[in-house]
Amino acid sequence: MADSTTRRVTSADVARLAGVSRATVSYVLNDTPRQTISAGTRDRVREAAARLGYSPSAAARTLRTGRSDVVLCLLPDWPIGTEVGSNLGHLSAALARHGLTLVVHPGNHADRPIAELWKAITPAAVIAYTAFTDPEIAAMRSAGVALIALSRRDRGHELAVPQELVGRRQAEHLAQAGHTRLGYAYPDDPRVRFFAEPRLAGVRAVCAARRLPTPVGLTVPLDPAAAADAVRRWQATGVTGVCAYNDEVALAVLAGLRRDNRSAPDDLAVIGVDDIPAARLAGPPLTTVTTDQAVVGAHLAATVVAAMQGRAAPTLPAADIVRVVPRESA
Amino acid sequence: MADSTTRRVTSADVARLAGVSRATVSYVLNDTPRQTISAGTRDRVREAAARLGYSPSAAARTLRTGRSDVVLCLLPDWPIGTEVGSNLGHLSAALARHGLTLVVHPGNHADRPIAELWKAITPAAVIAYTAFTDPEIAAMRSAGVALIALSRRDRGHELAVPQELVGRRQAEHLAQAGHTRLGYAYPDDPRVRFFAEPRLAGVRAVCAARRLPTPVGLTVPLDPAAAADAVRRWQATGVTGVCAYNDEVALAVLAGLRRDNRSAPDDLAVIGVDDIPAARLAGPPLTTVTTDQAVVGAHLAATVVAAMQGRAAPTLPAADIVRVVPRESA
DNA sequence: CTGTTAGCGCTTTCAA
DNA sequence: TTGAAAGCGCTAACAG
Repeated sequence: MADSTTRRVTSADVARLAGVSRATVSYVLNDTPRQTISAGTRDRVREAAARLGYSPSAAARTLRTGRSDVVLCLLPDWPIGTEVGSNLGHLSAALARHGLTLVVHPGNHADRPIAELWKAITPAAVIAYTAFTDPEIAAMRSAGVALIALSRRDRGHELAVPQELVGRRQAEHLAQAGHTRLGYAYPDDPRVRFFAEPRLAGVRAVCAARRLPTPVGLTVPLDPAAAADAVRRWQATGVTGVCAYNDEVALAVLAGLRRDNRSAPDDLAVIGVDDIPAARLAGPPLTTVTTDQAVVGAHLAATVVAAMQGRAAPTLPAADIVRVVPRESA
Repeated sequence: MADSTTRRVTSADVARLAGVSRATVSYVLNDTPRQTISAGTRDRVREAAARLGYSPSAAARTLRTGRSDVVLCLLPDWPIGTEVGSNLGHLSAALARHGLTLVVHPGNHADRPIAELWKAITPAAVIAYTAFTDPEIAAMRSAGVALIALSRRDRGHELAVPQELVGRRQAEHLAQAGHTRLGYAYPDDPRVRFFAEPRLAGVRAVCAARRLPTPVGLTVPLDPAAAADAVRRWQATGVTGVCAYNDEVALAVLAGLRRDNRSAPDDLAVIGVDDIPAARLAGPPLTTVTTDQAVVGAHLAATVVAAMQGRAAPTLPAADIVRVVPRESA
């Protein structure tokens, strides 16, 4: 049982093999601006690094520069679905293109104080769904951490714009199909309310613009019987088309309809959000609104980079990226 | 526009305020074994740390000890669903209880070579769905990184056991309901095959034990028309009950049935896996198998800790944590 | 154009 | 029981 622990390959090893100093290795591998290196040296260093399988120590670099290349993403404490998952994948890819590493932390703020986390990691930026307190925001700012807040409360609310657009698309689709009295199906979970609000605002805006009555909002639990109640209340009010917070809520409405031997779109048109896999498998197949996650991910990455450099966030070409997937329920 | 950048609070600051040396601060805050510290000193240090809002720099500690407290989780490149999401939440909480930080990295191995990632992070452990090459495994081992492989290929396959049990539960439920010819609904995505195999193996095992014919496996795309084809093939073979790879595939089978004006469980019984939110909203509500993610998360965390200490993995009380959620489809 | 050098903040022998 | 000091691997002034 020999101790098979290998010593780490350091920049000193690379320097030795290439016959240069550690500083030179650093310059070459980081393409340090305003440092010109002869082509020959550059190649020797690169080759030596490759031969040794050298990867710089993130810890040492972070310690030295005072800033890591990590972008810390704090997830909300509500259940995340497929769409957030694919979102993160795209975001990670987009950030990697900027030399940044995405680190996702599920939001169990109870287990580990949030301040401890970012002080330990010294991330280049923090993307957060949760709202921060003012002292926390100040502390992060003064530590040079760029903060991208996805909730409405904080400055920024970069995600708010597309969210409203999502609601608009739903309402427009229904209105164009001739529906005049619209309903809005709220999620049962209070934690996602702040996500639902901007979407509903979009629906309201469309109704106002078209001089239609204000949409009738109803909370729809993810349960067929409860959903059936909501459906009856809508029908009693003359509502003929419902925008649901997301596909799951929409599925609940569909289940509520089926329970009373009714069905979409004849008895009540339903449109969801997200286009989850179950949407096209529903009875009837669910019409929904989908967002191009790759574009959103790239935009979020650009926002992070801009924030790191103190520049203003780029504008998202919002109109193109959210579109209706027409199926049979509306 | 003053420069509001605040200097970081270091252990030296704490030492100064407490009137002790940096070494003492380190001893106190880490509860260093076989170092006894007087109660008075201990309190003074603790209070000073709290007053200054001190959090140790992870970078410095990692650089010094050669190992970070990060557990790196490499996600597979196939779309992750709700169940993986909640799984990660629980895992993160469980690891936090051991003083470890979960870092999830979406699996875009193209964007950033995997070796670069772990060499940069120097994680205490790596949890991976993807299979590694032998040289990679050797490199990690010799760097002292504990590897927990979730795929069957590598040693360990800690997740494989419950997976087979999931299939068993499905088959048992169907068999107890009197079904003798079983079908298995494969996912269309080849990337999740290695996850499907152990589940099917569980179904096979039950059939063999009960002297039932081998289950008829069919690939079911997430599309109603294609699923209807599969349903007709099963019915032609005399299959009366189907175990689906997961709830989405099960939903597809249900959609296929509906398309031919047939329905579960009379024409074909269907049982899924995961209990996604859409399951109880399906038509009819989907019978499925669910796993207690909190227990699995805690077990995985225990496995990580054991691996870090070179101990054997604890055994999972598997039987209790996976159970059938009976609804109407089977 | 390249090398020398001084730390970043922490842990951990060793000495007092 | 506490303190002094070395050094983890890296970057960035500054010298040459």
